[in-house]
Amino acid sequence: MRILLVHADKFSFRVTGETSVALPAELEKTGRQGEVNEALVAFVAAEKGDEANIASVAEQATGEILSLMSQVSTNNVVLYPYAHLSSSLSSPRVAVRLLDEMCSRIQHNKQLKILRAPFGYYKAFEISCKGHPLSELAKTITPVGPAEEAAEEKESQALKAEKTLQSRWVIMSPGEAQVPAEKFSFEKRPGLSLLFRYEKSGSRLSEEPPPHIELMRRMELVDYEPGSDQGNFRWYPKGQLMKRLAEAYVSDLVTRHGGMQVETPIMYDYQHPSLNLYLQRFPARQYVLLSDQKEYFLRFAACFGQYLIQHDMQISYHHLPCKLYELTHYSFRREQSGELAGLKRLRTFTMPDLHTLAGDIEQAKDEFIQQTDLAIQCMEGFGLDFEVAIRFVSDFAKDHETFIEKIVSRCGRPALIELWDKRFFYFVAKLEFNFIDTQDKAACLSTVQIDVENTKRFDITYVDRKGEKRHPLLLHASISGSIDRVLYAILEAQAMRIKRGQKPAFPFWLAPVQLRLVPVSEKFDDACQKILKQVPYRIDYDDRDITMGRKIREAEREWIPYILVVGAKEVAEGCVNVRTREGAQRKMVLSELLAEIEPQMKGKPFFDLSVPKRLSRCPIFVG
RNA sequence: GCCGGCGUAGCUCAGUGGUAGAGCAACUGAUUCGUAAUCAGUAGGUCGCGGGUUCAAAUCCCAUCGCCGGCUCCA
Repeated sequence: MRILLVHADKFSFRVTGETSVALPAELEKTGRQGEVNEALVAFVAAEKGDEANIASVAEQATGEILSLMSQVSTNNVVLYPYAHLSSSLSSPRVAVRLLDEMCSRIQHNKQLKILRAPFGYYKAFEISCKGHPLSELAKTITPVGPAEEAAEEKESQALKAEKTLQSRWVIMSPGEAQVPAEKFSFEKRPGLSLLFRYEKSGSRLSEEPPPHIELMRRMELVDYEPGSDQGNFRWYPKGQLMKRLAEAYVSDLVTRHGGMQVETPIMYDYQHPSLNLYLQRFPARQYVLLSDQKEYFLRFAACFGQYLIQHDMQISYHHLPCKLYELTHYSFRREQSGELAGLKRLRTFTMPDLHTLAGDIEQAKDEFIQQTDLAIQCMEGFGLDFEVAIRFVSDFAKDHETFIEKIVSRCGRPALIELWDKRFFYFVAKLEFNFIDTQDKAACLSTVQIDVENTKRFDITYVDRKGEKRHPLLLHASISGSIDRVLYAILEAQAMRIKRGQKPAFPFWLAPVQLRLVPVSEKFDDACQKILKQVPYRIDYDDRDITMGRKIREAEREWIPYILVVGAKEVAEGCVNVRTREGAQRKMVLSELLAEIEPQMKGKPFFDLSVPKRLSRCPIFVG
């Protein structure tokens, strides 16, 4: 903070207009004008860095002011926000808090009179400086001491504690005994080896950007939005369609499993007591909104919203397991800028979030297994391969060995198991499905966890058989992981195919365009129009005046599963010539083709084409 | 957030102090085509944004924003 102190015979100000950071509530504190005779005038500018410890800065600044006031023996003080003292200003939020804090500290001495000028307004002022040796002083104040850093201290201690957490790594294969991870032979699971190394050492090398970034743009799916904050993307029609399909698919799986779908607010009161506690551990990671003097944070998961609902619900043991589900449009995490990576890690993302209340550990384990099955089914639907990691607190693992064996056998592949010597997080068991990308980096998709802490913290209860209130166990599950990240994984998986010289492809049900009609010339327009009407899938029609070679090339570059060529021969024979991703050409009657397609849509959602059917009418979104 | 690299036409990029360029895309015209790029022409630029140095800045300097990589992080 910069502070300029002037001992004046007279001082007056009046508001002349509002700046872009004006807050109406400020005027209520100060009025639009003010005047005082014989006062110490403090011009103050809050600077970047002050927010680290507002209390400390306010205390020091107040100390300077009070001591000078007694030296020049005056009882009047003017607090005047004056941005021009610094070229590195703090946020308005911090500045206002500092001024408030200074004001209330000065007011402790009832003898003193404060004249305050509003923050965020243009003001005119008049001052007559006394001109004696103490009448003009400038100070720079920086935050010291631990007072408000308590929260950050807590965090770093929490992180320190996490680092001292002892882990043991073992591999468990279906139907086999555990093997220490170092001794496991990874030949058949190179992905699992990569996951283990990734988790253990954390060192990774890569020079190239992840390939999904180029793909997401070239395919006109998603793009950066320079007009927003980093890690907030724009979705073009084809990407939005894929996202919507993926969301519908996951939501259908979860609601069919018994998840009751709800919707909760995206922002919460920073001062809400139980939320505030929850936030303490991770104070630096929220988007914070200041609205009319109140602070809100944007949710980083659907947890709170659902906790608050569950807290208010009347639940008996008859209702358990009780499942609330939300597809969070959106969750927000203000990740450090260097941590953001394309669709893999965003600041704003969409995530399915299922919370299950379970009466006892047996019920929790049973649900855990069922939700594991659901996650496997989900990954299969997306065509994604994954590596399994399961993390346990050692004591829990010891008591529930058959449970672990069961999970591993459901996953049907060797799993990396991490065992902690003590419980550090809120959970005792956590299952993860990790996707290994083109750069051998791991990204967590599906997860299921058993939480033993939060129903107490949020006072979520059910009534048991004896009529007594009890805190249930809580399962957190994200069946697919973040939807954005699912798309990242799908694109990365295709980039791997390209690298191996194979043709990339989307799962048929997710392809933004499932079939494309390519007429040999515009003479066949009538025939094409007829076909368009008979195909109940996402089909478009390349009616542009370009050569057939070009049309085929572009359809291939868009990974369209079926290319339907229509020319004189086909019209004569009443069929279409079908070119598939494999490059095969087959003459087929339309009904044959439709019969071949049908099973690929089974159990999958369908939405219509999100762009014009005629390619000649399609605008270009990227390049 | 820290360290490093990058930012020029819608896209991919060339241009290191002296008149802003190419390919693709777009537009116009010709062409009516049989399975991964038909031919010709036209138009398109505050060189990320803001300062500075210089007779002169895309080019040098400072600051800032964004992207990528590494570290960190990933409740």
